[in-house]
Amino acid sequence: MLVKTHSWNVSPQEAVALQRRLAAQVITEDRLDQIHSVAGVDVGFEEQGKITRAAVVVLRLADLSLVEQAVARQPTRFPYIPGLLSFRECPAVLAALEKLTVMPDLLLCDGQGVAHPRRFGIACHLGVLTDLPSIGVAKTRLVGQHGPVPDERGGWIPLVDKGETVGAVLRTRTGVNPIFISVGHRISLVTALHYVMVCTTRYRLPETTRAADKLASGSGK
DNA sequence: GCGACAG
DNA sequence: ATCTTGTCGC
Repeated sequence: MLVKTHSWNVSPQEAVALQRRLAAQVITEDRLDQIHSVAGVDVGFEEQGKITRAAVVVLRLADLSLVEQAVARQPTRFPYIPGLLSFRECPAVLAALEKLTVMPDLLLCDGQGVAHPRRFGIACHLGVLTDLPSIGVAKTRLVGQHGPVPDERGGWIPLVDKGETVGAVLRTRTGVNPIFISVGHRISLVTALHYVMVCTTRYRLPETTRAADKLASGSGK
């Protein structure tokens, strides 16, 4: 699939300025068609972090069966800085997405969407550059506060930062730590929660994320 | 100045 | 994220 891009050869200061500019393009309401396929994206590292390995898996929403998958490896060229994760991981992820022969209808990204200091986490960045609806699925919090999360599967509570609801803390499995969901692009929070639940069957994380994680860290191709 | 801090 | 063995619990 074709994706837009911009220079990644930027300093942390320039990256912040770029986020502020691109954040204006994020759409936080539903602008999506019928969803038939969902892509999971994740990144792993090799050789002590020297190499970034991005993986993308496309699953059929109806039964979560595999449609296509792709991997891209590149030298790592940006450090991990909280708030600037996308500048470290996006280049490899975009390379993996370009290898796909089918365009997924929705993107589930490993990390935050608008639950970010400048409301532009990696899910927003990937959503804007691909122009695909996207959702941020994170295992831990970056910003925001929240009250107690309901114990039952499917229960959730708003994640609030500076007086603004930026996401939700969702219990995907009873008795298991919740995950942090936020809008990436072209989707509302409630719709995002719906699709995350549809993709989550018997584990804490969505099958899309789990499949992408295996591809990103495993030794396969 | 101190503490927090996606992956 | 990654480096790493066994261990606790359902």
